[in-house]
Amino acid sequence: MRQKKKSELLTEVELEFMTQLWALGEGTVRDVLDQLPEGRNLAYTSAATILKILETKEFVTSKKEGKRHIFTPTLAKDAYQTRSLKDLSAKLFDDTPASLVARLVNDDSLTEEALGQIRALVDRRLKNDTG
Amino acid sequence: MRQKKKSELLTEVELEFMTQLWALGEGTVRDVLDQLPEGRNLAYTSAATILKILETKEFVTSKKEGKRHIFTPTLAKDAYQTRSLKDLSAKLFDDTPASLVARLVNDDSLTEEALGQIRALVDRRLKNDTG
DNA sequence: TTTGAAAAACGAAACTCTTAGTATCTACTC
DNA sequence: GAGTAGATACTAAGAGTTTCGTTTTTCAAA
Repeated sequence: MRQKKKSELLTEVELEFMTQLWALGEGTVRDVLDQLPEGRNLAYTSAATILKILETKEFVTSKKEGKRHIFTPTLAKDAYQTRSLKDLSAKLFDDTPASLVARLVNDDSLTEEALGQIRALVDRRLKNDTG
Repeated sequence: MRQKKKSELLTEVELEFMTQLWALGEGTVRDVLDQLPEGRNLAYTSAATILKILETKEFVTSKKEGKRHIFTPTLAKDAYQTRSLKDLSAKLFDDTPASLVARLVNDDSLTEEALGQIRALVDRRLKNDTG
C-alpha cells in the first residue's frame, strides 16, 4: 500500500508563482497576477488554477477574506532552495555537494567577486563550527 | 520569427538514461537497459523510445553497427551539470551563485569533510586565477 | 534460402502540465 | 431583494512525457 510517491518539487509554473508569493509574503490571485513580469499574459482563471493546484499540493494555504482568498506559502523559499539543491545533487552530482561546487567554481563565467563571496561563506561556516 | 525556446534540460527519464550513457561512454538499447538498477522494470521498447527521443533532441547520436544502434552522448556530463546549475541559479537564486553556495553550506546535513573539500576547491581556483 | 530471434520503427494509450472558457457564487449597491 | 462586478469552481483542450504493444526489418544460422 505504498503512497504514490508525490514529487516534492515544483513545476515550472508553480515555481513562477511561488516566487511571487515568496516576494509578496502573501497575496490574492490578483496580487500574484499583477506581480508577474510584463508580457506574461495569463488569464485570471489560469492564475487561479495554479494557486489552487499549489494549495492541493500543500505548498500554500489560503484563508478567505471577504469574497477572495489570500494565499500564503507553507514552505519558505530557503527550505525549497535546500530541497532543490539536494535533488540536483542526488540526480546529477552523485550526492556529493563538493562536486557540485566544483562544477560551479570551474565555470568560466563565474566572476572573481562571486568566487570571493563564496570563499567568505565557507570560511565563516567553518569558523562557526569550530569556534 | 523567433525560434521557439526549446528547453535545453532533460526530463526525468531522459536524465536517467543519459546518466547510464555517461557512465558507459556509449551503448546500445540493451546495454542501457541492463545498466538500470534492480527493480526498474522497463520494457525494451520503452528504452528504445527514450533513446530515440534523446536522439531527436540531439542529446545523443547513434551509429549503426550490424543490426543495432550504438548511442553516444553529444553533450558531456560536465557541460550538462553546468547547464543545470545555471538554470537552478537563475530560477531560484536570483542568478547569484554565491547565494546558491550559501544555501548549500548552511545545510546542516553537510559534513565537515565536504565543507573542507569545498574550500579547497575555491582556494585552488582563486590561486590559479591570480597566479 | 528459408526461418527465427533480436532489433528497430511505428503508433498510441495513460498521465501530467499548462492554459483558459463557462458556470456559479458572493458581497455590495440601488 | 435584484442587479452587477469580481471572485471562485468546474471542466476541458492541447501539449509534452512515459510507457509499451504491434509490425516491420535485419542479420545469421540451419
